[in-house]
Amino acid sequence: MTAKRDAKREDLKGRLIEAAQAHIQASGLAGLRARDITADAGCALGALYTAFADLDELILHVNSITLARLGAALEQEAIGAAEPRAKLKALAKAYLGFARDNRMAWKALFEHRMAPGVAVPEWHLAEHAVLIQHLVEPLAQLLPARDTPDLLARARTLFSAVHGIVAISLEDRFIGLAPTDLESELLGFVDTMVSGLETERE
Amino acid sequence: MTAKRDAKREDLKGRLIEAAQAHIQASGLAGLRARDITADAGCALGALYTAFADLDELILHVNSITLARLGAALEQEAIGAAEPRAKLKALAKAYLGFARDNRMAWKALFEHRMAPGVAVPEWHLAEHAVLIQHLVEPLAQLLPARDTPDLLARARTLFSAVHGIVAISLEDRFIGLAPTDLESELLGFVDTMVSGLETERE
DNA sequence: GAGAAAAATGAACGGCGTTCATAAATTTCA
DNA sequence: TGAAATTTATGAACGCCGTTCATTTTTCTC
Repeated sequence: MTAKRDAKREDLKGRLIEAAQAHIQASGLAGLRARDITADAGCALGALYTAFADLDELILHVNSITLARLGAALEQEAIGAAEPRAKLKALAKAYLGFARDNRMAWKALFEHRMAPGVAVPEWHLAEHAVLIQHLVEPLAQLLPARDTPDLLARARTLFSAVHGIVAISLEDRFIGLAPTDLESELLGFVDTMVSGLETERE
Repeated sequence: MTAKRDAKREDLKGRLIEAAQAHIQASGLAGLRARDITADAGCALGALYTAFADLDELILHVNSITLARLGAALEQEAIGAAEPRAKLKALAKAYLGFARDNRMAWKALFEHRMAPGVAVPEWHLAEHAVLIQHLVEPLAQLLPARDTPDLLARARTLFSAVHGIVAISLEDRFIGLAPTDLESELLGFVDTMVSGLETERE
C-alpha cells in the first residue's frame, strides 16, 4: 500500500503548480523563482525537484492549465453564433478578452522557452490545438471547396494573425500611433479578413 | 585633447556590439553571456560596464542595428511595385525573408525584455517605426477615404498580423498541421486581406 | 616629465537553478 | 507490532550568472 506516498506527492505537485501560477499572475514568467515558489507551497527548496524534473517542467504544467482555461473560454463562443463571420469575430473577441484578463499567464504561453537543445514535449504541443480547432468549422463554411489540410493551414494562419495583433498591441512596442481601441481594431480586422475570404469563394 | 580616449571608447563599444551580435546570431539572446562577449571583444569583464550601463543597453544597440538592416531590406521593396497589392505582398515576402535569413537577430527584436520596472528608451521604440512606415502608403491607396491616424492604426494591425504569422510558423508551436509552405501561405493571407480591404472602399 | 584624472582590470559579491549528503518518514515483513 | 529497508524531504553547498569596486594602468594636463 503506497497510497499515502502517492497522495502526498500529488498534493505537493498541486501546491507547487498553484504557487507557480500565482507568482506568474503576479509578476510574470521572468520573476519566477524556485525559492519563492517552494516557500509559498510550504516545502523545502529541494522538494521541487522531487516533484518535477526542473522549473521548465513545472511551467509547462502551469501553461497546460492556462491552455485548458483558454480552451474553455473559446468553447463558449464556438457553440454560440452559427454564421461564420459572427463566430470568428466572437472567437477573436474572446481571445482578446482572455489575454487581457489573464495577461501574465497568457504571455507565459508564448514567452516560455525550453533549455537549449530540449524540445517541448509532444503532449504539451498537442494542447495548443485548442487555439485553432474552433476556427476550422467557420472557415470550412466560408471556403467549401478546400480540403482539410488546407483548412487547417488557413486556421493556423488566421490564429497567428489574430494572436500577433493582440500580442503587439498589449505590449505596446510602437509609439506615435493613435490610441485606437484594440477591440474594434481587432474585430475590424476579422471583418476585413472574412470579406476577403468571401471573394475567394467564387 | 581627449581624442585618444574618445576613440578608444568608441572602438570598445563597437567591438562589444559586434561580439554581442555574433553571439546572438550563433546562439540567440538566451545564450548571451557578458563573459563570452568581453572575451571575444578582447577586453576585461568590467570594461563592458564602462561602455554600457548593463547588458540590456548593449542588446538595445544590437537591436538598433538589426532594425536598420531590416529597414533597408523593406525600403528596397517599397520603392519597387506601384500597385498596393503587389507592394504589400513584396513587403511581406521581404519581412519573411529577413526573418529567415537573420532568425536569431530578428527573434531578439521581440524576445528581449528590459528589467522589471524600466521602460524601453524612447529613441529605441521610435526605431520600430520602420516596420510599419512603408505600409501606410499602399493602405492609403486602398482606402482613400481614411484619415492618417486611422491608416496608421491599420498599418500597425496589418504588420502585427504578418508578424504573428511569421513568428508562430518559424517557432513551430503547433503540431499535426500540413507541412504547408510558409511563403505561399503568407502571400495568400496578404492577398485575402487586400481583397477584403477593396470591398471596404465602396 | 611629474602630478592629476580617467579608464581598465579581474577578484569578489549576491542571487540564481540545481544537486547531494543527511535526516525524516514511510513501507515491508517477521 | 517493531525493527530493518526503502523512499522522500531537507537545506547547505555548488557552479554559473550579471554586476561592482578597490586597485592598477593608461591618458591627459601644464
